[in-house]
Amino acid sequence: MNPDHSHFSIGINLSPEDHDPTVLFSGEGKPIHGHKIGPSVHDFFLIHTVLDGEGLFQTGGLSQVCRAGDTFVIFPGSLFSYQADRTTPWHYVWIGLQGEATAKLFSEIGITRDKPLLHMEDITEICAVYERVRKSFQQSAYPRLESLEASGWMRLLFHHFGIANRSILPAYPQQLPEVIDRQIDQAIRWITLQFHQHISIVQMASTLGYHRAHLSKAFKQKTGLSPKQYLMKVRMDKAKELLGGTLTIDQISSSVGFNDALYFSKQFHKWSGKSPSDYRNLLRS
DNA sequence: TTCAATCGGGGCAGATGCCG
DNA sequence: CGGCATCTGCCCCGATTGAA
Repeated sequence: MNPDHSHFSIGINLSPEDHDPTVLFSGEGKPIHGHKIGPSVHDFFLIHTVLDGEGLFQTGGLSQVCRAGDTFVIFPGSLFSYQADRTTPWHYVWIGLQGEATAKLFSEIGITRDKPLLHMEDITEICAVYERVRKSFQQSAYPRLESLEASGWMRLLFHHFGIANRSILPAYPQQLPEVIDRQIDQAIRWITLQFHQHISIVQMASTLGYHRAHLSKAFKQKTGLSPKQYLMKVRMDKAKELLGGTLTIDQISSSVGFNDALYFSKQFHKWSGKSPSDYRNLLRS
């Protein structure tokens, strides 16, 4: 129990990440009348969402009374203070975050150092999410799993913030990509991920709902290469990478989708002007 | 000398690219 | 979209090289 609060509950992450946005801790509390924190500075991100009552949040040149539905964010290194109202002190939930990528996550939902506030009318759902984050740290015997669970709920929280802020988020591009463009992107992605397996252009075209000739033409327009050439390029690039390691030519051939090491060798020679073993020797010399 | 790894040539069936 | 020319992928067989 925290003596400054009439109600207080917290969960703490024992296994935080350095880069990915990670929940450090999460809590819920109702401070006593006039309770004040700051002016001070944190080295992590801290989000508060007010459930009821009111209080004053100050950072930089900003001074804002926050009530139910308001969320304010404290950025690392920013001087801040916040104080519960003397007659109707706020009841709030909070989450501390760290990770190099966290600022980007905030900017994606329209929250920046200059604009660290947002408001949502209905906080029922978000309260439940806050609670799930908190409980993530109170159930498991495995700190890493707790952290993963909390991260998942934290991202859902950001989704809710983004929805609340959608009126100020950048609009979608005026011109949405043509359906075929998106299908080609999917095909490229598919090839990039599945290059080590047998990929049939007919099957891929059929899956995407196009005639193979149509897909090939569109593919070439977008990439400058036919699907088969593109697949070969991906395979050869990967093979070059693997030749820097210790796998045999046969193993590399199989790893990049060739059942026949000889055929792989022929293709590699065609693409690079060298046999796989010559290329490997060159890498090692 | 043996054996494994790699490479080269040739042939064939099926897949692919291109054009009308 | 269909047809045809070309290419790909795979299978032979045999040669070369280097390590054990």
